[in-house]
Amino acid sequence: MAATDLTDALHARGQRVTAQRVVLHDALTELGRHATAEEIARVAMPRLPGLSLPTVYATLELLAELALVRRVATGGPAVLWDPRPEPHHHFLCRSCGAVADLDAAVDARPALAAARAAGAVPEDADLVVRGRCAACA
Amino acid sequence: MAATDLTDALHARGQRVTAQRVVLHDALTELGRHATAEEIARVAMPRLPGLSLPTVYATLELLAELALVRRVATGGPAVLWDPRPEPHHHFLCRSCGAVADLDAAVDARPALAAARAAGAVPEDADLVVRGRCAACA
DNA sequence: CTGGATGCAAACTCTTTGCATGCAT
DNA sequence: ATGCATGCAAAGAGTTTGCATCCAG
Repeated sequence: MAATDLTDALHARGQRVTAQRVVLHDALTELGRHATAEEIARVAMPRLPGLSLPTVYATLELLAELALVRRVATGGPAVLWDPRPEPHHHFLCRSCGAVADLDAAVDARPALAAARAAGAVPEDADLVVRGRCAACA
Repeated sequence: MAATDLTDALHARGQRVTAQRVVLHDALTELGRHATAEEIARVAMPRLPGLSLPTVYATLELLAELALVRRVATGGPAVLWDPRPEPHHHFLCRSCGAVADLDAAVDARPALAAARAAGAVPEDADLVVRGRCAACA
C-alpha cells in the first residue's frame, strides 16, 4: 500500500517519517490530479493544524526525489505536482493554462543516455506539449 | 536571414514590427544560449534605452508563439528562453540549477498525436530531464 | 489617423530563507 | 540524546496589471 511505500522510501534514504510527509503524500494521492502546492496544502492543513507552506514545498520536493510524485514543469507561474509516479506526459494550453495527461509512448531513453554521457545522473524525464486546447482553439 | 523571418512572421499574423521586437529577438539570438528574461533585457537595453521588462516578457511570449524562440519550462523559479527554434531537449540539475542541451533523437510525435486526438492544437514539445549534473553527483 | 504596443510603477503570486522549537530515531 | 524536520515570519525573485503615451500601418 502507498503509506508503506512512503515509509520504505524514506527509511531507504535515512530520512524521517513525519506526520507532515504522510499527510501531504496522502493529500496529493487523494486529489488524484495535478495540483499546486497551495491546493495540496488546503487539503492537508485541516488534517494537521499548523502545517506550514515552507514544509509543503520542502516535502513535495522530497517526494519528487523519492519518485513518489512528479513535478510538472509548466513554464507558468506555479509548479504543478502529479500523484502519478509512473512516467507519462502533459499537454498545456497556452491560452487558458489547462493541463491534461497525455498517455503516449514516447521513448525518452535517448535523452537519458545523452545525459549520462555528459556525466550526469538523470532521475526522470518530463515531456510537456504546449498549444491550444480544444476549447481555446 | 533572421530579421526577415521575424518581419515576415509578424506580418503574417497582422502584428507590428517594432524596434523592441527586433532588438529582443536579436539579443537572444546573439546570446546563443538559454537565458532568462532579465539576461536578455540586459543585452537589449543598452541598444534601446527605455526598454521595459513588461515589454520583454510580452515579446518573448510572442516570439515563442511565432516559433522563433523556445520556452524552456524548468519547473524552477525562472523561465528560460532558447534561441534554437528547432526541437531539442534539456537537462536540468536538481541541485545547482544548471541547464544543458541534450542532442538526442527523441520522437515526440506520439505525444503530439495524443494531443491532437484530444482535440487540441499542439505547437511544440519540450522534454526536460532532471537529475544531478556531473559536478553535483 | 487609430488601435495596438510600450513604459512606468506598483502589485501580486509563488517560493525560499533564517532562526528557534520540537520530535523521530 | 541528537540533530533533522518543522513553524513562523519575513524577504525575495519573477512576472503581471493598469493606465497614459506613443508610433507602425
